[in-house]
Amino acid sequence: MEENEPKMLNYKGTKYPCCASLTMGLIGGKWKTVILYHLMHDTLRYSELRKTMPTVTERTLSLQLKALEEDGLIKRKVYTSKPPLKVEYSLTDFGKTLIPLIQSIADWGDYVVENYSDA
Amino acid sequence: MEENEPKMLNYKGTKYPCCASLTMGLIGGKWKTVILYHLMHDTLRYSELRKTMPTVTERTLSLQLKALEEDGLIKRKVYTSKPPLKVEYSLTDFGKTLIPLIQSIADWGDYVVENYSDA
DNA sequence: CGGGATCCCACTAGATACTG
DNA sequence: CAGTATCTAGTGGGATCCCG
Repeated sequence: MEENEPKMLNYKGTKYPCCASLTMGLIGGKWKTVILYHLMHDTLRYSELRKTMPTVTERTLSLQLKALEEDGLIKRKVYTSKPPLKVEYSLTDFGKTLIPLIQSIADWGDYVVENYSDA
Repeated sequence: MEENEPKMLNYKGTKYPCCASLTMGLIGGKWKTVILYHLMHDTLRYSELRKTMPTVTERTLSLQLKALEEDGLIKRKVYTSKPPLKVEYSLTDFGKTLIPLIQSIADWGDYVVENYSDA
């Protein structure tokens, strides 16, 4: 039998050409890792997340949170039904499997800053 | 004293709000990690890289290779000056510091495929 | 307070054709 | 062989306004 197809990987309906790109598909983008990085330490409210990421816009934060939720990495808990809403975000069990990776990503970033930064 | 500025990190003239995003700025995007993943095992020629990534276009591969080179992660060696060109890409010493991270990214992707894939 | 709706721009990446 | 040129589509992300 022949296999010309590059045998794509599949997750949540999206196909990836290799295991590395699957990971990047889930945590890639400008903000997802930053969100995960902060949620890795604590459960946080929307407004708390915003404070840790002062340069993100509300819309973008919402979209990224939604994407992470759809990929099953974080969960969203609503505590009130009346206008002073309280929503908390935290990692799911699946999301927690990412912790060592996120930590490595952060560590390498630190390493670069210490050793190669042109700041 | 007060420190209102979110104290940005700096690398190669680009600023990042946190160490995790710095890393993602260097290895993020749809193809960079895939390239690094393949170069982590071997030095490869342009055409060999293409074979390992059948779905990327030539233009995109060129751009990503150039970006990785500019960030100092890979190096480009030209072996001929006449038309049958031979160019090899490999990791720099700096790029090699990423190997454990790339491996972790690939490993997590594999883990997801094995345990959560809907393929 | 926690977003959703809308509009817009810049950048990423694809398709195809061509060149040193 | 290893790219570049051009043209285009898709998407990430910003700004602003609005709503429960």
